[in-house]
Amino acid sequence: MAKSPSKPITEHLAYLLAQANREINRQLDARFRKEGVPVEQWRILKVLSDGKGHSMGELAEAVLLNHPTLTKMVDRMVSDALVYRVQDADDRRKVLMFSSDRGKALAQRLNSLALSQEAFIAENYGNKATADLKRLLESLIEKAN
Amino acid sequence: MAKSPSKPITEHLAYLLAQANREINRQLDARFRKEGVPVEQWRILKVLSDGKGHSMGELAEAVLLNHPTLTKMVDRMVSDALVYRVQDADDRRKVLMFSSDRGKALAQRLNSLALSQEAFIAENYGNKATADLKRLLESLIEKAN
DNA sequence: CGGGAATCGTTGAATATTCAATATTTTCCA
DNA sequence: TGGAAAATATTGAATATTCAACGATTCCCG
Repeated sequence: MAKSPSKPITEHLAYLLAQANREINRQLDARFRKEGVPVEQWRILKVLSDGKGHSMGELAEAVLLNHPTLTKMVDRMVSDALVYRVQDADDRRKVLMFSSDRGKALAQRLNSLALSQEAFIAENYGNKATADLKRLLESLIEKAN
Repeated sequence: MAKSPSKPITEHLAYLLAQANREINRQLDARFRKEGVPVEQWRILKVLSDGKGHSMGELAEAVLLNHPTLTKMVDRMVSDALVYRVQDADDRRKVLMFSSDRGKALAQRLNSLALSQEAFIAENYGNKATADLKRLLESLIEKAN
């Protein structure tokens, strides 16, 4: 009796997610190339664009980075004068992050690029498919927590 | 006139994909913990489980890793006697990768863990939603190439 | 109140990934 | 055929990420 072939990797949800994520991220990175900014920094600037201070913990969660990774990325962004730290007066363990004017300006340029990517996807992939996919992903994320 | 708030990051497809991927990958990693093997090595072992030799190029594409990253991961796996290299006789620029018996045995254990994750997801998230999501991801990946 | 436990962020060392350059082999065409 | 160009994989240096440990602050409860 022949050995049963195992389910191909391309049928695993985990693999499909990784593949789709990699591809979309690459395309976004390509668009960001001219600004020389990695996708993670766009996320950070975007989250900070509400003008409110966000603690490192909040931010790490929101931008999908581990604490130490975020700390070091923020160090670089501080060097580039995109963001700055303020100690939280109410809880001095915390550090509140803010976006500088330079950071806000960059965020706007990156937002344009990201929106143009979204438009491109919606066009080539279809509005309905895009909306359905987003909805399913949101629901998966919610269930997975 | 108030500054128009930009579209929240949680509504970007790129972000939703990154978030879902991160979450699902974490859960899979947690299951693999007891074998002490990262998800990428599962992918490699799985692709090699057809018994045919796969070149590094093919493999890199299939397992979603850059060439140099794959080379170094394979180095580790060779040290662990999970895979081995054979120079391709037909094209001596190429290296063909094979899984060892040890690698095959590990692959089977990892497959079980991965399948059990799939089952868990299908159960909590719904069979239809899971199938729909996979279909949409496949189609996105296809379009994005 | 006092002090142990929990929370928050950072650091340094270990590990992993990436970029550019390289070596080898094959392909192609002048 | 000969030799330039392309394809394949690896290497080393630079960079980035992760893990475990730490320091500082706050919380909680006896």
